Amino acid sequence: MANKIQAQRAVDLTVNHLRADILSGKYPPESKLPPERQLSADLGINRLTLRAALSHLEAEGLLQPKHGQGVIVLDYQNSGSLELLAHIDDDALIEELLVLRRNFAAEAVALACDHASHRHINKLQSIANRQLDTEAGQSYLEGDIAFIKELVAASGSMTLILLFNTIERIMRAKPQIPIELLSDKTASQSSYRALIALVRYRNPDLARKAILGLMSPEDEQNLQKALAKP
Amino acid sequence: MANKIQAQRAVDLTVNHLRADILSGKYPPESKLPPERQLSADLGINRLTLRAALSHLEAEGLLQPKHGQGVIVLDYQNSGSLELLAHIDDDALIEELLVLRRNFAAEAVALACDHASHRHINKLQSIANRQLDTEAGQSYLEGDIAFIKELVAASGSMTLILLFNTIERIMRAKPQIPIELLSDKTASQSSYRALIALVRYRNPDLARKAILGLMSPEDEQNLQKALAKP
DNA sequence: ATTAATTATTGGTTCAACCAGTAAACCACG
DNA sequence: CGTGGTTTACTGGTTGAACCAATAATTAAT
Repeated sequence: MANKIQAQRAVDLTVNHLRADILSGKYPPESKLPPERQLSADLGINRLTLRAALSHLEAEGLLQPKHGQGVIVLDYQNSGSLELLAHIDDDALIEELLVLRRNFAAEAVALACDHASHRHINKLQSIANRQLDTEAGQSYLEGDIAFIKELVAASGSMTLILLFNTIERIMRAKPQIPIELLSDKTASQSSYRALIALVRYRNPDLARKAILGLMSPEDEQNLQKALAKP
Repeated sequence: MANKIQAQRAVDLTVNHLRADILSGKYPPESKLPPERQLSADLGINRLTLRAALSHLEAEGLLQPKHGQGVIVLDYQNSGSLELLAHIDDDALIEELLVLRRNFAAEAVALACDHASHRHINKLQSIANRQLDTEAGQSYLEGDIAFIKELVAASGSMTLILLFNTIERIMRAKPQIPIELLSDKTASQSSYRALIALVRYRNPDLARKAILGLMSPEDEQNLQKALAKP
């Protein structure tokens, strides 16, 4: 699964360079980038290579070229996409991401309660079992991701599928997070069991509350009942 | 606010053309795009223009060029970003989007309970009041968006800020949705009041449950208390 | 049969030139 | 003097041909 590290293209280097400059405020919102001819000269690349990079950053919602006027720098807080988080370094983001991930899981499980087939559930069980024999480390992390991907597939929601793709990329871009998750293998194991049990119990609202920590005492009892089942 | 409709560039036309072909399955996952030289000839554009479009689609997570081999078409269900929803036409998506929006709002309000300043709350109130005097239509929709943006700002979460940018773009790409939301101005007005009251009450869990519809009878009582306040 | 060199094909980059909008500078006219 | 149209000098958008670089299939040598 480990991809060969391919030497970065000039385009990629340029994209990262310009994105960093924009996020750092070197090119503030509403301002214009230097003209393409000058900027490409400054960066020591060809204008066409620069333009490929600009096209990439435009897709990220950071730039808006205007024919005849210049390339306008957009305010990423107004138009940046969620994918941008992969390139923003801020320790506060880590907790936010874990919250997002939890909300995401709650909705995925709730939908899976209504939509998951037996085949989906068996697949989830199979992945969880395989994880039992996998040592903590990179391959365990990959298994963890596979589990969530299967859970999302069981939800049948294209929205959640794509949202998790984005979350996955952000997580992979932040090495700190996976390590934390890996550190407690027994916790994730019991989490697998709980998630599968909640899907089997097929009670969406209970599942949501369980994951979001919004359960009342009576909810707790119901959950225990659900977990007791084989 | 209405932007002048600028004639689409060849790059944009190419991006939309290729994206549609990929999503329709004309270029299935794991397959390769035709060589750039051939594809650009087929599309009647220059190879460099095609490459700018490929750079854009690469940023969307749809393509992965491999030097010396070709441009591989990725499975958008495995690597497409949430932004892709703006380009997928499926009626089932509309309900999914509204669910995502609701979950999103729940988390935003919960965080705002802890983080919103009086200035934030006043701004929310001001926008809601202004909406009272605005007729249903495009400008009312813009006000609605402004309200949510302010709510997100009050949450203080960069993650939610960027996520809403993406949601906003998807919503704007689907004309069906805004019309539905517009159709009931009185409903959105009471929604504004409720959201502001929940933030003022500063009880994150209650706010979450209220918006997600997970309230118990006693929660209902608490909510009534919150709404009763001026 | 195996291995090393060759070749064809692919994406990556560069150069130079021109097209096409935009806005400011300019100038002619009233 | 001021008004309005024209020119001019920018800006991004597109093109063609050429070459570099990585890959995989082919071929030749052992």
